[in-house]
Amino acid sequence: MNEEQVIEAFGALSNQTRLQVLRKLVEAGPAGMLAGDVAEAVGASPSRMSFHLSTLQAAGIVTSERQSRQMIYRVNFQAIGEVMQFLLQDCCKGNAMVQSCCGP
Amino acid sequence: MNEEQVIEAFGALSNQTRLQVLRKLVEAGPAGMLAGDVAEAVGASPSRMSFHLSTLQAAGIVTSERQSRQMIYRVNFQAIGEVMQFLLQDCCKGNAMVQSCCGP
DNA sequence: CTTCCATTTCAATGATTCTTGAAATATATA
DNA sequence: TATATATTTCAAGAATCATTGAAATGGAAG
Repeated sequence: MNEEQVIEAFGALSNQTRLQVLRKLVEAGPAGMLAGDVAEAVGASPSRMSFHLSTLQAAGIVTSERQSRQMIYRVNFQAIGEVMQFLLQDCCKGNAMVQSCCGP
Repeated sequence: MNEEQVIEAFGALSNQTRLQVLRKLVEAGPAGMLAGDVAEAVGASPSRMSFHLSTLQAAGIVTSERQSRQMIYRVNFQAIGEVMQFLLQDCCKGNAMVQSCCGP
């Protein structure tokens, strides 16, 4: 993951609606969620949800798969891990205070 | 650290100039850097640098201290750790794939 | 007290992002 | 083929963010 991708990911994460979406998809687990269900869960219109899901997908934070006429969205935990790794290692040079976010 | 603060922090991190600044301040360590030196190191005008440093400071990612007529800026590693912790724990429910960013 | 230096603030402008609702697309079913 | 459903795309407008250069501020030194 390069700087440009990480910047896009941070941009994707810096929005309340998209953070809500992320949490819903994390709850949903590997099964993922239909776009319409995410929209309903978050209280957003279809087109607004499509916009935010596209933003998350462009940033690599979620993936999508068509299932007949609906779309399944899933979290991409690996991408999120890579963003965190970039911030910790590349930006912060492995700083211990930052690293302590992952444990005691 | 609450969601609003985390969103502001992600917004602050989603910019190339500010990521460059962050890296310079990480290199500088606890001594920090003068605003003018950061500006020169990154190739930005004083007012542009002031804008970006203010953005980083508002997000808690850096701190500032006046030293006579100059300003010293320093990274706030703790805040960065807290942002990562929020993403890992609150958003991703401690997912192992995400957590693996911090180690093998 | 005046001048200089470092930084911030301000106003104007351009660029990007977000929201909204209508139209288009893709797929399923009658 | 016609119709219904789920989602995306599009265009317009509002809101936010970034850049620029000029002016203002805070502090040091002559």
